[in-house]
Amino acid sequence: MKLNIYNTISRKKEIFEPINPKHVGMYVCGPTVYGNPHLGHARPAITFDLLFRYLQQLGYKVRYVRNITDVGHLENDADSGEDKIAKKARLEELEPMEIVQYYTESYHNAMSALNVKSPSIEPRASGHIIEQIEMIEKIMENGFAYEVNGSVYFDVEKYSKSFHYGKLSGRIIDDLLANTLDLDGQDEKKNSFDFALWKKASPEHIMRWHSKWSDGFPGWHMECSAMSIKYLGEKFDIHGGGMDLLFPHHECEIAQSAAALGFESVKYWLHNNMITINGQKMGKSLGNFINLEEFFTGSHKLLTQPYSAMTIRFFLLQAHYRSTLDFSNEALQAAEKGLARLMTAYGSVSKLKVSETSTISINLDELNQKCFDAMNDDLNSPILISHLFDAVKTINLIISDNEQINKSDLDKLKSILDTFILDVLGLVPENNSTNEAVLSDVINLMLNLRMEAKAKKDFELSDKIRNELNKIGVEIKDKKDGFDWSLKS
RNA sequence: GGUCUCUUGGCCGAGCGGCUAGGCACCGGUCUGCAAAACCGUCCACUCCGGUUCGAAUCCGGAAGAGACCUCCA
Repeated sequence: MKLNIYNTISRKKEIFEPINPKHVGMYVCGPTVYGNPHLGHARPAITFDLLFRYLQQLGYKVRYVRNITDVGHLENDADSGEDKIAKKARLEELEPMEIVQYYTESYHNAMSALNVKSPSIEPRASGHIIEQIEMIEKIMENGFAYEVNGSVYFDVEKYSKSFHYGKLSGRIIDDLLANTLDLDGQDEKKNSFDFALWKKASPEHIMRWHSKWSDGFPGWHMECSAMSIKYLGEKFDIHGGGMDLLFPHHECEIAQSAAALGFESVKYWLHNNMITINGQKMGKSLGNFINLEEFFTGSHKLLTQPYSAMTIRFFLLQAHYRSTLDFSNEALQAAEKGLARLMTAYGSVSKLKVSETSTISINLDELNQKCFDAMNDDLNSPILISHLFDAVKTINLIISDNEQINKSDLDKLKSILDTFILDVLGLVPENNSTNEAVLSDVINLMLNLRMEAKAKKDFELSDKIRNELNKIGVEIKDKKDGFDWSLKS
């Protein structure tokens, strides 16, 4: 079975065949860096991290481009629209680039905690203004854009005479016309569904660049078109992002690229579904999002406890990327326990007793194949995980002497788990602050027992505790009213 | 209003016409000085109403409920 992925544009699973054998180009819409990364950001990051890892596992050389949006993204499409980042800057009286720097770092930190691999290239919109302007010029030359008062708009009606506008999202132009009546501030545009390619900046607008039309900034969809083409070529394999970007963002990207190049750039469109909270989308605008940092520390009021980054990752991977996933403490706790069982078993593989013969009831070649089949079926990570739990069962049976395994099977087993748990799912054994806290508690417990022994004048026991701890590497300092300790370095 | 999607057991979540998904929780058992872990086993499903079929959670039609997009959002 070959890799099949669900292509949003055809609305069905298709066999994945890269344009250039062995090489894959993949572009994913990254964050707009004007706020702390939340659980919603983790979903596409982990979904496409999974795809990135799996493509590499299959032997492809992948160039993965994920942008940082640090300009554009108007508050609305009207003249009063202002740059989202500029707005936040004014509120906090910071330079826009200060905001960008801060939240980019915050995003990177969260991603690295989640063990999301860095993309091959992480271009910024602000660093590609020239490319965007050039592309707008091309679109104008081809007659699919018009200028009004220093702003440039995409002419959707004209475009739709030569191309199919709405093919990705299933939207029909006439319907759009009928349903965008109540938006105001559309006076510059020929049609309400036209969208900005270049926007003239108002005098107070901080982020602005020169162009032949005006001092202004690029429209919100331009960056992805310009940067994907720059780094992946005019035709590339995969474009991903959240489902909420399907319209208008991705639809407009298709139109821009086709208007500039004469053909479409993207072969496979992939979209991850949303995370819901009490059945509703978790989103910035709804104010019901939980920051990743809040998950790690448990500081949000909806959280009954902290959840580690790996728990979050596992939680997301236990659901298929195209399904909505509902957040709840119960579900997170279940994920935490399940992950612990998986990783405990994985950690004990290297300590398994090797026997002459294998009596294991599981067929390892079959298991390996099933794991690949699961991933090949549109990245079905929940199924993959269910197969890995079959391996967990086998490991535990060997530990409890109910089954035996020989050297070659053990190697096979280990290799399967390394491949799928570490490389593909990207789960890493956690040895974090929790462990340190436990260690500290354990040592204090030992020393308190020693205090009790001393009080009972059981010096034999108290000395034994001290000497043994010493041997392990714990230095003990007795004090008048208790004790102190440190780890020998 | 338009376009689209979803509705599975106590909870999460697979499933794409016939075969135990899986995880978590619960209950019973084995093991254990006790407990935990582990293992074995039990229980609990497919929103409703029609239809197609030898056979439907799975296909078709209808109803109800929920959600997404149509405006910045992953």
